[in-house]
Amino acid sequence: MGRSPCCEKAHTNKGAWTKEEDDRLIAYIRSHGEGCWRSLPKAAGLLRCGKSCRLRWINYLRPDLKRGNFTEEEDELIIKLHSLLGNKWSLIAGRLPGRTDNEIKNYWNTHIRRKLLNRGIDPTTHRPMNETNCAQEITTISFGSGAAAVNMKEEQQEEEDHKLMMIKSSYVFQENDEKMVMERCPDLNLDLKISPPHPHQTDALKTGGRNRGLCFACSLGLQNSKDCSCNSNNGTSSSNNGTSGYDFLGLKAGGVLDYRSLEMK
DNA sequence: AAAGCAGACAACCGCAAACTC
DNA sequence: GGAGTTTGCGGTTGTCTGCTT
Repeated sequence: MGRSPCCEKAHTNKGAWTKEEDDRLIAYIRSHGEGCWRSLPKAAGLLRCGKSCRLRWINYLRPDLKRGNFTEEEDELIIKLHSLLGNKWSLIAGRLPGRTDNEIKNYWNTHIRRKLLNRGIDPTTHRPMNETNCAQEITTISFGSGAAAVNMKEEQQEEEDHKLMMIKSSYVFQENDEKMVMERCPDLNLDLKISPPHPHQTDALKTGGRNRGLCFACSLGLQNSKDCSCNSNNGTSSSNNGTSGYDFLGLKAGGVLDYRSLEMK
């Protein structure tokens, strides 16, 4: 059985939002709060699908949004966070109060990409363009013909280990690795501190959303990793009392890792 | 003045995670 | 445990605006 459509497409508006639609959405959320996007359009008298309402609210109507141009500091922070997190726009947005993932994604594609290219830096790898080319050549050469003979299980294990190794080398939790990343991002403070769940986590808990106080490994897509200590109850318990522990890449701590604790020095 | 083009950004779409029953 | 539902994310597209020719 296929997935049910998110909305009744025949009876929904598409395209740009009108002032009246905006007003209706704002008024509804002011009196009822966020949540249950599926039923919101009908309840608010909007001919839009829930997804569209959510996007409009999050990206444009939310009162805490910071409109206007990005500052030079924000530019540099986005570049640094992108070099660490890749295209995890929602995580990057979480570090820039008042900015949305969509806004940052657009800004990246229209401004920062070009800026990095002008500097001779590959916006994907954050390495000098010529260095990137070398790396690609090496990669091409390194795959030999003997791979077929390798046991599949070993291959999978190696792949997992390699993935983990790459994450470790990028995300800095051991002394040597830290030195390396600090060379890449000298003014980014990667000290991890424990703090109560940030508003996104709290909202997610209320609405049963995806980002329940996950450990860092889970947020990086390593749910099956042996370094992941996050289980289905973790988010709930940690958000309720802030005392559950996590253990990622040798770093043990109580509470939930808060991406907002990555701060500029 | 108008056509063509490029940049900027709002909005849409498909997918997958997380949840409910 | 599995099917169906809801929500959020990231990639992509559509449209508006300003500039150039």
